[in-house]
Amino acid sequence: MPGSTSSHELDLMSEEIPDIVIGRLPIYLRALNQMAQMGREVTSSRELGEFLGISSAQIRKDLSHFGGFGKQGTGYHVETLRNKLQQILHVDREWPVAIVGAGYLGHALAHYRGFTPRGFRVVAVFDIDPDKIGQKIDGMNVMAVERIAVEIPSHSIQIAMLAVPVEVAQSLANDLIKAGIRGILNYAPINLAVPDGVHVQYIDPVVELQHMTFYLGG
Amino acid sequence: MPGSTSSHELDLMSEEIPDIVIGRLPIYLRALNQMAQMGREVTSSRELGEFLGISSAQIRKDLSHFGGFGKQGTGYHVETLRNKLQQILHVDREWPVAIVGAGYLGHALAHYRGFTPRGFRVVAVFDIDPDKIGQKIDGMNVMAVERIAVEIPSHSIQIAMLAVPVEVAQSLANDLIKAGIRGILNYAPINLAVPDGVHVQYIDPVVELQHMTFYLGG
DNA sequence: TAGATTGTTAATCGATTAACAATC
DNA sequence: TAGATTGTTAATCGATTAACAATC
Repeated sequence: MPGSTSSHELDLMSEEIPDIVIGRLPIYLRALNQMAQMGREVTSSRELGEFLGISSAQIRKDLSHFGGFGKQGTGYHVETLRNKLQQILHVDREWPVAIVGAGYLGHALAHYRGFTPRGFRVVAVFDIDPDKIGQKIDGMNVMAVERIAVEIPSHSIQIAMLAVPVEVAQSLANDLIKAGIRGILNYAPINLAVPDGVHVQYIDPVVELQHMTFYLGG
Repeated sequence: MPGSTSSHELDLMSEEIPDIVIGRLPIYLRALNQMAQMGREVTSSRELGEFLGISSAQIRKDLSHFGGFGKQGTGYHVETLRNKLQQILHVDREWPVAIVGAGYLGHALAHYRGFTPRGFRVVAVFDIDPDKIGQKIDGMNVMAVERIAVEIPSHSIQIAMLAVPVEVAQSLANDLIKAGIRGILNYAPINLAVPDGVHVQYIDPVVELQHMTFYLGG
């Protein structure tokens, strides 16, 4: 069918990059942050690989999806590669994020100083508990979850961290999505059902612990 | 070389199971917990797969590494499979764990009610700050990190959660390992160097957020 | 019985690694 | 220049999927 090739050409253009590669980029970026911290100006795929326990070939291959950032014989300029990765991951800016749940975990997230240096800023905290609403956390007022619908769009928040009991997680995720949230970092030990176009990442310490106990064994 | 086959036979016996498979088992277990909660008595690889966004073939293949737990035409008995997975992951018991770092995150972990139902119990909390030592968190006394060397072995603790600033993470990891810790759940945004036989899992919310922002885009 | 679903084998797909020409 | 390291291609390895006989 002549003419139908255009969509194929488009496919070639937009070069599907494997999600597993994307998942490693923040790890590379974190390692480069460490190296910059340590005062290293230049590194190589070999050095980075030893540092992370990854093969140097894999690092070069991963980066090659986005262009050539190194120099033969020398390696990579730490600061340059760091900037490139920040651009690729879209953290060359500051993303406003919301926290839902003002329990111990919500407090920990609200006070965490590690977000701003890496592209994120907590700008809103919501809770369901009337006793908590109006409380101040790290300078922010805890708001009622009913205000999600108005606050999320008005602050152009696209990302939320969900730190609530498992029983209410799905329902609040629904509210967030309705309000325009496109990315959810879910701390509740439950699989969320979300529509296409909404990205969910899961953090469940017990999953990680159980992964380890398999090897720690009997 | 006759006689050297025995080691090969041993290889066949101990059937190396891919780590990526092990990593999915806790997810299956979590889903089964949900189903049990919902009162479902029986499920199938198809149902479980739709629930998790995984192919049914993959679930059957993963489980087949450990035996046959289902029944043709019927599927899996939720409670039976749940028990089997708990045995495989060695969470058919309660693992004592230590928390290092009594900041906001340490507090959140100490108060988290999700550990005990899934195989873990926090039994010790350590901190470096003299002001925090002696404080009570969820009924436990915060101890000085100097006591790691004596408390870890005396309570037979094999797993620690590291919730300290990035600057001291490696040094405290070393102390933990010296004291006998074999598994570390590291919340500091740094790659830990550890000897063979010590298992590390990483939780870094920023890594997950940056994974999402790649797709949320420009 | 007819329908459903397992456990497993073989086919496919994709990711990792090895190797090396290019070149700093 | 000699040595080192990139970016990329081809080879290898491993993981996922498709398919189906067995059987509940």
